[in-house]
Amino acid sequence: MNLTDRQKKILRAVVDSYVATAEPVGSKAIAAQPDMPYSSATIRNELAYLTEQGLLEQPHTSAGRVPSPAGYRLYIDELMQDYRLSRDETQSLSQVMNDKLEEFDKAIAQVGQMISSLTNLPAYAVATKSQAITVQHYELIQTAPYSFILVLLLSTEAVHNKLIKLPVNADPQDLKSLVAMLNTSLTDLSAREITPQILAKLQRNAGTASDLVSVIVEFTVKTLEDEQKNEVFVTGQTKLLGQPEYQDVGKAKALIGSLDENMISTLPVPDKDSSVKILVGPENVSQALKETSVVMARYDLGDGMQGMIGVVGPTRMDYAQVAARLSYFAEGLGKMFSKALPPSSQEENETPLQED
Amino acid sequence: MNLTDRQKKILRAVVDSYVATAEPVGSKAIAAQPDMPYSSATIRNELAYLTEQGLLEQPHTSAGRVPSPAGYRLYIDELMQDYRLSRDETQSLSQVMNDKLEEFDKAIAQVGQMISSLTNLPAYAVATKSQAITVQHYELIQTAPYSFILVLLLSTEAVHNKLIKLPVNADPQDLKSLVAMLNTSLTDLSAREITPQILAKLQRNAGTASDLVSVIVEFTVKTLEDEQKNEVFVTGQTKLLGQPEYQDVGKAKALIGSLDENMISTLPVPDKDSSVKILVGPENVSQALKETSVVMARYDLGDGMQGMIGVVGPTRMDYAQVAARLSYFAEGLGKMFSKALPPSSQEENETPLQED
DNA sequence: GTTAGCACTCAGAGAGTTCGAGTGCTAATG
DNA sequence: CATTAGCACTCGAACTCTCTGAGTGCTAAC
Repeated sequence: MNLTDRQKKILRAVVDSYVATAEPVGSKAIAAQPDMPYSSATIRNELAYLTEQGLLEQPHTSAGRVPSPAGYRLYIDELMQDYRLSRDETQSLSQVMNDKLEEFDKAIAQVGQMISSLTNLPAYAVATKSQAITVQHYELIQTAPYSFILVLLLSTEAVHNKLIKLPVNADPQDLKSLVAMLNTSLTDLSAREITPQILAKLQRNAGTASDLVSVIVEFTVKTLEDEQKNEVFVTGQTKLLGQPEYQDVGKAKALIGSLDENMISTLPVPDKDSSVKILVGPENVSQALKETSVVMARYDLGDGMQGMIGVVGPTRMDYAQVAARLSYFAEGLGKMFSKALPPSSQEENETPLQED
Repeated sequence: MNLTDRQKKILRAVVDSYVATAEPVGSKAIAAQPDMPYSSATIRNELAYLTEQGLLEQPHTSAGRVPSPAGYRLYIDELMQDYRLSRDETQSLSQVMNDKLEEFDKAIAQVGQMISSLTNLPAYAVATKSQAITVQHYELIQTAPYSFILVLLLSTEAVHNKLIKLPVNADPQDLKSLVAMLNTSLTDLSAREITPQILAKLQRNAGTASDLVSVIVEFTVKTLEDEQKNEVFVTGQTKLLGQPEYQDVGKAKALIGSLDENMISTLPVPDKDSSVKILVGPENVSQALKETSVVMARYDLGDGMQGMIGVVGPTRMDYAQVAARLSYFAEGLGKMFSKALPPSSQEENETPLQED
């Protein structure tokens, strides 16, 4: 399908106007735009052609035109103008990032919220841990009789702990050797590698501290399993209510209801090279999203950690703006967390958008 | 205002029917109910009287009756039948409670979600810490050169930690004495009691570990401040979309939008003695809730920890059911967390509802 | 190739109509 | 005297009908 420049220009005008107003666009309205030196009649002819090509649709005979999914697709692939992030946007991103540096999961959740409030659309964020997570270091502290604190340093550099209250009167020497045992036998093992045999062996050698062993091992396994899970955050579902296409409560409810973690985890992962992936309406596999577009970006943190952030909204969406923001956030995340930079001061926070 | 038994019975019938159907209730519909030995004409007379008394309202002349806020109030105070929790409900509560025993904040949030999904209404949960929170015990672990784990045991029995990576080459002896100092000088102090003077003194005496001091103190203050904050969780806002009174997107959006943490924290705290407090429509102070009812319950954990859980919904609400569930959850929370029972196996989980 | 002009289409808004659930009142009833 | 049957009346909801105007496609002129 080869379009003339004029046709492209008109298609772009239709998409831009429809995205802005949510009203079908008529030939007169296009002709009235600045930098549009054609009469409404000419434009009508071109509109007819674009409709014939399946790029535009007519809700009914005497209405204006609306972009079809194919139209959006062409717009996204060829016509979309780059959107430049404003200073405010770049600033508030850097701020969120710095505030919560230490806790990765919270940062991810916050970025989701941020994107949602910037775009006024529901957003999601996924953190994937492809690498096996293990314990790197154990520590056991006795704070009072019968009161212990167990501390785990994980391979992700997260630290977990548990307060253990048990009527155990362990010999300090036994505690010391227990910790040593833990650090030799239980480190660098993933949750599934911790077998009953290992547990039994530990217990046998723990002397007066043996009652602690099962609690410790159980907590270790639980922690590793929890951390290994891919976490999914979805926020801002109610933002949909602000969109004209969801003025019908039934529709809104149906989509919001299905926008949960299960739904999100069925979404495809964008390729490594392309920064942003857009799925328009029927391009979505999930039935619930057939009239909905998803814009998603991938971030890579190295070391087996990666994830996606994305936005869900009506097909009529400012793709350029949303894509720019997502891509900025994804890059920011990558930079911030790329495997344990010590919390250094950030230097660059320039807009990383390439120009056309 | 003194009502005859018959009038009370009819009022109750109106409320029950309206709560169930959301449709104005006519005299015929009431007469058709079982255990209602009056003709529609008689009922019409009584309805007229109840309307005159301000307990019922008519949307328009030829419609049935709808309870007024005063009607709901009387119903709640005098006519409401006790609602018995089902086995399923009590079971699923016990389950949530057990799953997340250790982490109080998460449990609170989960209980909120649970209530929301049981009642199909938005729910909120607040955790209040009236007592000053302090650190009870410090521990500092060196896991590698330049890598330390700081562990804090708080007065609430929560344990917090932080991974510190600093190019400090501290003498083991200095580390040891630093920890000792922390445990004597920084324990039992609330966030605001930690003064610059204390920080300075610590730093002076820390020897080769002095670079660590400021990081540790900063983290301590931040942690204490964070923990001291009253946490508010709101969930299930979109449940409103299922209610017929919020089929209008504008209304739904307005209420959902104002249902945030700020709004929740303006709600009154139920008295200590009464287990459940109900505010009907205009009884609410907040303008946004004037056409909305709030059912709330208080839980007490002893030791300066208490809080509220509550449900927000249309004035047409099954008050009996919602109140029963809330009260059950509140009691359960109290029992579970009442100041550090060691994670014992729960014994009783009977419905704690008194009969009339 | 472009544009002015014109007949045609059709969703949406508004006016008018019908329908029926529900009411209040009156008179009959046990 | 409380209760009930009967009846005229009310009025919102739903439905139909008409009108309006934005927008179209086509044709003929430029």
